[in-house]
Amino acid sequence: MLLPANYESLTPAQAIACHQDMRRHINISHLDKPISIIGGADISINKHEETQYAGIVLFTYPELKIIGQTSAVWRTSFPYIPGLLAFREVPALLEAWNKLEIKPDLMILDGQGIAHEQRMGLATHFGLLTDVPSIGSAKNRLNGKYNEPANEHFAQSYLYDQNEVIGVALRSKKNCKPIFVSPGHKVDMQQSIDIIKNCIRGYRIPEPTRHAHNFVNQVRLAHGDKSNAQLSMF
DNA sequence: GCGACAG
DNA sequence: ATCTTGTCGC
Repeated sequence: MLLPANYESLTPAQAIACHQDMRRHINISHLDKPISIIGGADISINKHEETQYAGIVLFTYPELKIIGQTSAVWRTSFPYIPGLLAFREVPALLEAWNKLEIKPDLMILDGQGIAHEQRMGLATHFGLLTDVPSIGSAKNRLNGKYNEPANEHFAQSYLYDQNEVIGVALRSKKNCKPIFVSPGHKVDMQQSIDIIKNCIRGYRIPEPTRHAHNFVNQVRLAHGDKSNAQLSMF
């Protein structure tokens, strides 16, 4: 596929054209290779700055013991645009990815996989660039229609775009809104659902992305983010 | 024109 | 995404 030298200067129209080219290489099929290491990734930012703190946490699977982590500080001016999140977050995530001594068998990203208008959500985009199996686990829906899953642990309801199943609304925890799971690359729908279920440990968010989120947040604060300082002088 | 809209 | 106090429900 033909990739832009840098994502910074892309116009939204060029980014969408890039997605159209990349989508031809998406491979949604069963992953036969056994999974022993899973990685979770996320980014933390200061609302009013362009600095991004990206991080990846590695876990043994299915035990989910943390065995490593890397982080990276990046800067981007590409804005958040629904549907084009990958162009804003992937560069920073790749920086953290390149620092990993050991690469995981599969990655879980905080966003959509193929549950995207061009089937090019963050997880799919990242999977294509790194050639690693990936799954998208989003806290909110971006594309597709679904019926509200029953209020029971692991109740689920498929996400449809026309007649195509592009993901699933999964009730990862009773009395909590569902999460939206979709395969990213080199893994199939059922496998994605099963893996995410195996990563739930009493919280709404699966452990890999939950820990990655906490990790990058700490990295940001430790790096000197003053935005959270309290005005307690008086 | 209006509503929807991952992080 | 980030910040934040109280509030509601299992």
